[in-house]
Amino acid sequence: MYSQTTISLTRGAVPSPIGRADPRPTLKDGFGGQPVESLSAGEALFWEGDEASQIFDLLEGVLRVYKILPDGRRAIMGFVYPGEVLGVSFQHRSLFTAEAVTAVKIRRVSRGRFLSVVNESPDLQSQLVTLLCDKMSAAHEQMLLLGRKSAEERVVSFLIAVYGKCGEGAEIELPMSRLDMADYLGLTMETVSRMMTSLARRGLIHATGRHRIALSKLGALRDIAGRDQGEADAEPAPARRAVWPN
Amino acid sequence: MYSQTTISLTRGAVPSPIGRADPRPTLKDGFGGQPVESLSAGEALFWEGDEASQIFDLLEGVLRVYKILPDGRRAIMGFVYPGEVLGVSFQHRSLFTAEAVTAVKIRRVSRGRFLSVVNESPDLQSQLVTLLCDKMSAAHEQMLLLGRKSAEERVVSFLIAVYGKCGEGAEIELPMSRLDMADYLGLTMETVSRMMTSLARRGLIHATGRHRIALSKLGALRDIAGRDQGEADAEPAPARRAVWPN
DNA sequence: CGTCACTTTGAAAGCTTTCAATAGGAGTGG
DNA sequence: CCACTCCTATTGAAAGCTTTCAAAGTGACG
Repeated sequence: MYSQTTISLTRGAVPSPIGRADPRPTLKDGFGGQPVESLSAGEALFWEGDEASQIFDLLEGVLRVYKILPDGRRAIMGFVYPGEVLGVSFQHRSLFTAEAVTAVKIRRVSRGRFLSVVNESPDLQSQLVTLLCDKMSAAHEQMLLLGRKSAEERVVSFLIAVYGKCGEGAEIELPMSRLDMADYLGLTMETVSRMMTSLARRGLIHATGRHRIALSKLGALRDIAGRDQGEADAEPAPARRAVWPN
Repeated sequence: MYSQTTISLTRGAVPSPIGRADPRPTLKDGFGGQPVESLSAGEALFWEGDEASQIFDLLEGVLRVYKILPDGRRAIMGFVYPGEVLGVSFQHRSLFTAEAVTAVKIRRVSRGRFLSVVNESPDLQSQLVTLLCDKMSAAHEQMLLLGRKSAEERVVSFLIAVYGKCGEGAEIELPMSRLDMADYLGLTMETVSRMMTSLARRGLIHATGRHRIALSKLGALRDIAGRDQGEADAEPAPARRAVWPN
């Protein structure tokens, strides 16, 4: 069962014990022994509306998950990076389509097996809740971006978010196309391109490859993004009076 | 512990047994005996970044939950209606501010107590996961709306969503202001107003009060909204060819 | 019945999109 | 190894939808 104390103890990535082989169970344990499958760029892993009977562990590559409107407009809900688990938040139908952006390696297990493994350990149950909460937080952050940020702010926010996920030095890799970025940010690919050009012209970023850019002025970029951006929560929340109304 | 079979068994609202007093536990059980508190319109229940140590049960009224950018732009993440539970998806900090749109009555319990009650029953654990998944689904739907729908589509989608939650006959109540709607839909209050006027002029809706409107032509409205809109999933997912690109 | 806040309406401005053309890279084949 | 082709990205110009700024209208409340 849940340990009622664990919920608030962990946040974000699972902290790893120091120094030796990790004795702590992780959500990946359920995938042990499952065969590794490969998808090449563009292939779909599952479609929106499919019966959601499986859960996936992404080992390599990047996935995009999206929804489509009847007339073809596409909204990418997110990109999935190695180490992430996909499909946990489905009930019985997939909420979106998942497609390989790059060549991808995955493992899959049935929902039943995954959950039975999770049930073995209060620690894993807590991690599962943490995972769901983190995804919820990311979704809310994206709603803020889509609802209230300008094109430039959206692009910069995206760059910084990618940097937070897998930045190396000051550089990030953007394996997805401009169209993918656009569909994720609620823009057109032309607008994304223009914003990137503009940022480069101002020296805030610098293209070091077609899909590789350096964030030359991280501070300025963070200012533009205008918000936490999934990075370490710098300062503790400002003190606020507890005004219990009424 | 989790029952590995329950996850996929329930979806959406908890189905109630027929005919007699409900013997099935619900997530509200944890609130039993807690005093009812009142907030008047405009008062805040908690702020973004507050320590998230409590969970709330909304008995009456409507809440808005929102985030604010440093320069004051506001994005409403959602409205909370009676019967809903708030705060479940927080880890240790609140992800948003919650404020009363109307006069509101709530009960609160500590996260610890809530979780210990949930832990008593596999059924409740399953309901908790269901709750989180449903919220995730709603968040994704909103991301689609914000990223890819036009102003008119957004407004109509909202009206239909409200209708789905608490429509009576063909009428719905919109207790929130136009500005609230705008901040929820990623628009300005003027645009929301214009869209409502336009819909009324075309006979699709009809104002029966300042904050009460009738959806005169639901079918046409659904067409405009262009998507499921949280209502009953009409048809099963369409068959899809597996076209492997590349 | 007056005041205040919210809503509606109008007109102009602005940001993003649309449409179109050019440029750039990657992969292929000679 | 270079030429060719195709696809993606960039750039330009005009159009469009939504926003902004402003003013008038409407309803709630004291």
